[in-house]
Amino acid sequence: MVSGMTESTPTRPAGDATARILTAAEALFAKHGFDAVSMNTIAERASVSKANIFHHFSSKKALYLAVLRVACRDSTQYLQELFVETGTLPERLANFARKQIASMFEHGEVTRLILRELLKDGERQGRDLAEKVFGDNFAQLVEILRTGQARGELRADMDPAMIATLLIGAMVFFFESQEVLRHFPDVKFAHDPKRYSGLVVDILLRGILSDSAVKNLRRAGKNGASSSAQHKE
Amino acid sequence: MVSGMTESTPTRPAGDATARILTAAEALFAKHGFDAVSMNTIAERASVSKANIFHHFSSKKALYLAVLRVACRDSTQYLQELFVETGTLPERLANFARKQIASMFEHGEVTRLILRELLKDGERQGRDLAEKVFGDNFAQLVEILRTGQARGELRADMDPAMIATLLIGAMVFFFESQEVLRHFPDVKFAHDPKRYSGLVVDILLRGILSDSAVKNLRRAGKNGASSSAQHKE
DNA sequence: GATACGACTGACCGACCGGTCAGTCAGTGA
DNA sequence: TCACTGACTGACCGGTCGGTCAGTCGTATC
Repeated sequence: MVSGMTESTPTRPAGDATARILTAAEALFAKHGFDAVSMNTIAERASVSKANIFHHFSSKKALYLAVLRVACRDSTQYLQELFVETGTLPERLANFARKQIASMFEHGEVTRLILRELLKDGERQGRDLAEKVFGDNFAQLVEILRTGQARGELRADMDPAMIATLLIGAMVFFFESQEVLRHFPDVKFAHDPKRYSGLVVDILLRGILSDSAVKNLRRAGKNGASSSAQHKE
Repeated sequence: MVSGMTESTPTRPAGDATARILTAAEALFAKHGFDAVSMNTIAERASVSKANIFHHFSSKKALYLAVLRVACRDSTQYLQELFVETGTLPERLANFARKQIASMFEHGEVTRLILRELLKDGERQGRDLAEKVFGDNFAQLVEILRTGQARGELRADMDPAMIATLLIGAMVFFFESQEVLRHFPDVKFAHDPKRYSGLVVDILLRGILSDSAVKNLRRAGKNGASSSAQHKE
């Protein structure tokens, strides 16, 4: 069966069975997770016999790792595409956030796959791959913030890694829980990732307090460090 | 099935088999997910025959739902415990964040179980339970913010739901990715949820920009609305 | 003592799991 | 022409899955 025969290659289907297997497996693993997907299901979706999968991949886990490796490679590429920016810190942050969240949604399956791997315990090999991608992303954002700090745009007492965590976390959380947020009547931005990313950056930049409240806050905590959290344990 | 009778039963180990099953299942489901846990494993861990589990719960899915129901009940209770607060908006936010993240780590299994259910697609019944808990939490925080806004502490143009999403997202993300963050050399707060929550609230309140950068920002975007994201697409 | 009942178990079921294997078949090079 | 190769398949493997069932045991009721 198969014999897709797209073009150019004479007799061999060229529509590489391996590629079809990887595509099918990526979609299924991303949606349901490793354990909930059977080799039979993958074979069916890829229009390939189950035995053929084992001809190309030595085991189910090996297939999963291959899928993950492709996803991480793609993801790294997307990441590189969204860099090369200049401008003020606010501009760069807004750009980063907007492009980042757009990329996450655009490549939803890849994102879900990597996040799934990142946020579970155990399994050295897979975690390391996902961690690499995530780490690159994180480092890029930290670099933007460090530059802004050197230029005096970012408050000197701010930890760039802290802000990066907050910003990336806000976007990852939005991606993960968009469906849930949609059900909350108070939430009006659930359908619009771009608007969400803009609002997040806006809050980060300006803070949420009114001018008068800021004055009170400064009067209360004269020491320049953290102003919150001075409560008895 | 399931006789209530938690105590006073004389000879029967009182250590209710049902309770043991639920405890074992909760731990396993939280750690590995529904599909990766077999009834045999649960039975072994609970020191009970597999058939006995089916005597108390009609199916694996029913057991899972029961576990989830208990987790949600507990979680709602924890939530109630951490309310009853007065004070300024900064104080209330810092308190909420600190207690919330502490509660998440303290009841890690329950948290993981609910998040796992919340962030996956499909499965009406389970999602609804988790969504209820999450929604209550969300609503509580929105209420705090609304009160602050009415008092003039919170900037008038800020959307409380937006801030609530950002704050809860920051905490959920930290909980989920603590292990990963620990591996990043730039991150110094990964081991200290309390400090992290304090820093997050601090950023929310004050913003991240230096005073001079704030002035530039205000000059650039005279309209009171969002100051970021005015770039060509 | 007879009876009834709920908690509990070991043996068992069909279905399906990941994985193997012998063999088919088209293309290739000598 | 023919040996060889690699992609590919259907049939099959042992094992585990969720789930069932006949039956044992301890206790409560009459």
